[in-house]
Amino acid sequence: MDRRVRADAQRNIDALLQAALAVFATSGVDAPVREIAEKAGVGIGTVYRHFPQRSDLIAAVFRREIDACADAAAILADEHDPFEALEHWMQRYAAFVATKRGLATALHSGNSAFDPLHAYFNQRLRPAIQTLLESAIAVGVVRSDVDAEDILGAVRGLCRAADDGRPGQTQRMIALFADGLRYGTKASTNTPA
Amino acid sequence: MDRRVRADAQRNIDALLQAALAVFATSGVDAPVREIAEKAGVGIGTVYRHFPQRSDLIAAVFRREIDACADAAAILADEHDPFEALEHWMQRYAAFVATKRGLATALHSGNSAFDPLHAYFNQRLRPAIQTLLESAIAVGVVRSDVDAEDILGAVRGLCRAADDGRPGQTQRMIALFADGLRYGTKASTNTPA
DNA sequence: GGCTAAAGTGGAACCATATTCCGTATTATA
DNA sequence: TATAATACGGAATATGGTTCCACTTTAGCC
Repeated sequence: MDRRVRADAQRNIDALLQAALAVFATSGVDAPVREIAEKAGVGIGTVYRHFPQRSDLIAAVFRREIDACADAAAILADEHDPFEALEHWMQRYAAFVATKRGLATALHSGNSAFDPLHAYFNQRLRPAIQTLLESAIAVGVVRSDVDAEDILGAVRGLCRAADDGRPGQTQRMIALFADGLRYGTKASTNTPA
Repeated sequence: MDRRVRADAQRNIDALLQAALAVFATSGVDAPVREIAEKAGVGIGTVYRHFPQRSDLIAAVFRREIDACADAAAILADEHDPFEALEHWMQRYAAFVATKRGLATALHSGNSAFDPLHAYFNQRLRPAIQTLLESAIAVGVVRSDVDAEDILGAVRGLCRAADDGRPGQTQRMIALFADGLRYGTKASTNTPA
């Protein structure tokens, strides 16, 4: 018998994470554990076997979302040229921030169970954007006086600012900001987006 | 029969607010309602008669503290000269901020039951400091390029910054800041505090 | 394939809290 | 003092987290 989780257990873990993501989006992070268990089609006992505390489940969902966002960087880098990859990732990150509003509140709620997530957040996301940014700078399509931190902060800020009426406003603002990143480069004669 | 609350009811309300203040300070804002009821010497039913929801009790305590802090301004204005009144109130406000750390967290926890408190906070505290500030400026003991917002923000900031080891550090920093307020005025030849 | 131990499962039971309900007690007026 | 409006206490109910354990499934082994 090996150390890896049994196939059925892994199946349930996946179902739980998926269900939790959906339920959190619908009912917020305060949704009852029972509701998530039901949606995943498992018993409550199963939830607690894999996530001893409610906060562990929340953290796992968040961590998975962080991973997905970070992993998107490499994929975008493959599929697009450096500037497009960078901008697309910024939009991707904005989507992440927007969706995770509720989770972020939980993060800052003082529950120390979430402390490790803060570190994880930086550990995964900073390198992701940094690689994209460095590529774009190296090729000369983005100015060299910005760093990863600038971008993460700016996008978060743009997400927070205004989102009431006009749909897609955040997207447009991020696109504008991205254009600002290439202002003054040798490629700046391109048509602005 | 008049519309005013009965004497015994008022007595219980007062006892509850006082007990809640003490319990929140000791056990945090998440303390059980029962604990507060017990400390106040009343039944749980009584708590809920006056504060239909747990958050109503928290809000009432906070509001009362805001009032006390705001009301202190007029009293200080009576008892001291303009500059001293201003500085003393800043210290008073700092004490308020320090004590209410836990409540402030609750405030920002996303529970919309606390939204009105934000407005109340500004509505009461801004005028309080503004009056003191204007008096001090009018008499020429404080420079005229600062406003109420500056002071509220600065004190909050100073409270947050460092509080670990040295006791009274915040007080000293606020005193320093207050001295900065009178730097360059005609009264600036006074001995610095 | 059948056997067995380890791993996993469901959900009832338990605990802690918020909140409701209502019979009883108190208060304020006439 | 009588009595109607108010208020009181606390048992009962509702809700949600967490534990427990008898039962089931899986994976290695023959």
